[in-house]
Amino acid sequence: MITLAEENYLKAILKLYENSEDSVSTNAIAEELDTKASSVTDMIKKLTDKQLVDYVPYRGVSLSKSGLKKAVEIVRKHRLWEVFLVTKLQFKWDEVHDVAEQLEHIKSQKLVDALDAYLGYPQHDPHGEPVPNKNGQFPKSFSKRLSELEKGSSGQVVGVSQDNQSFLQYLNSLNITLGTSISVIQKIDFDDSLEITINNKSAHISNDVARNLLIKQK
Amino acid sequence: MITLAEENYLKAILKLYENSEDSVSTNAIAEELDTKASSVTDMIKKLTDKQLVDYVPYRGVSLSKSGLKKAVEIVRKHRLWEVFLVTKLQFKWDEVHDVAEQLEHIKSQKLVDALDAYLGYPQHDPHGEPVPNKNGQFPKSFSKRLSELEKGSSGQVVGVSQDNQSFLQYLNSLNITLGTSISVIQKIDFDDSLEITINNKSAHISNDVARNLLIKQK
DNA sequence: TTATAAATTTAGGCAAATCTAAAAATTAAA
DNA sequence: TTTAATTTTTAGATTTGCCTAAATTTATAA
Repeated sequence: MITLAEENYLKAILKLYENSEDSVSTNAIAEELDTKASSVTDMIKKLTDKQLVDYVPYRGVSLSKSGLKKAVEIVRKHRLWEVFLVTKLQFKWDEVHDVAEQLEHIKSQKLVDALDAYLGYPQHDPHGEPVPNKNGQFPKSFSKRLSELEKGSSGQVVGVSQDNQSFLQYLNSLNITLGTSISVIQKIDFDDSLEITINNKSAHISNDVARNLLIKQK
Repeated sequence: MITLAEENYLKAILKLYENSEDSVSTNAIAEELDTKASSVTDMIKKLTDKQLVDYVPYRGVSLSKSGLKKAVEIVRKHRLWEVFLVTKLQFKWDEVHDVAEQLEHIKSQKLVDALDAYLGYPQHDPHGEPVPNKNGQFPKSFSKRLSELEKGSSGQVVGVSQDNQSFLQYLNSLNITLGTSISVIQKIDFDDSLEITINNKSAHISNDVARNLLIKQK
């Protein structure tokens, strides 16, 4: 049986994976989970014993085949529950994260399948993030990070790659939501921040924000 | 913060309460939770420190005001989730218990309220058990236990007071479900078992079963 | 290339929740 | 009412997941 803490570690490793390819460092996991590096080392050993991760001391950790499967299942559950909360229970997109964080650990294959069907097999969660299907496959995406767009190009927001409340509330304050049109006016070399227009109103955003906005170009 | 284990203890004490009035014994809790008496003593001390129960060593334990409130909230969540599973996700009444057992521990007042509204403020769960409202009040019930009915009297099944799978599956095999008509033909003094008719077909059931069937008389 | 800084692991401990075995208190029975 | 049986509690361990502090390894920079 896989424990709650173990599930959270697998999810964290998967998340860090997406940014930085190959293997993930102890410190990165510690920061992601807001814990200490020594605790991470402890847990990595347990996950290694269970063959959920591959681990070389001092060299970082990566998900094994079964660990990846587990992690994707958790992401699937998290995102399906987010869809449920927004489409059925009228939650706002910045209110779902903490609850979904709990619901994702409910263990019942029947429940996940029934929920998926009930929601109409959604491909994206309320933040535009892809929902992996029953076989763990993610729907294909044609979006780019806003930070990767060239000066002068434009597109629509189709997702964010972070769903914590403070980030989403900042987006709300900028009037950015799914579907919002954004154009890149200027890229500032110094700090990689961007001068953009949001529905034709100009604004300035950091690279940190731009990196977490997914854009589909026209 | 109240832990998962603590919540399960409060729920168990509430359940034992319903049968046997006043205070609940260490052994009864141990049996209900399938654990050892010494573990129960340990936990009771923790619950006492948190003022969730009143405890006199060797004399048993009872829920404090705040403990009762907590316990009723958990029952409320358990039963609302059961309604959700059956009415929205097409679960059968004997398939919901284990999943609801997990879902009842999700912490979000907003979620409970929204779920309650979404389900149309149900008064009973799929087993006919009462759903306490937001203020912790149970809807009034006019049912009796089948074991309390006199010889010759009859009525309809409006609920069961246990929702474990093996009990419900046994009822399925007897063709007993909510709404089924039952008449008491004979009461056997020796073991308090009952000779009954179920939709006019005769059957013999133990007192243990009869005690957990809630009947509304015509 | 060697010293220093940074990252990682080890060692030793702690709190929660459980257990077994033994002691103490209560209840039942002779 | 004294003994025996039962119930409950205490004592001492164990496992999980985390911590701090110290040691070790790897990376960086003079």
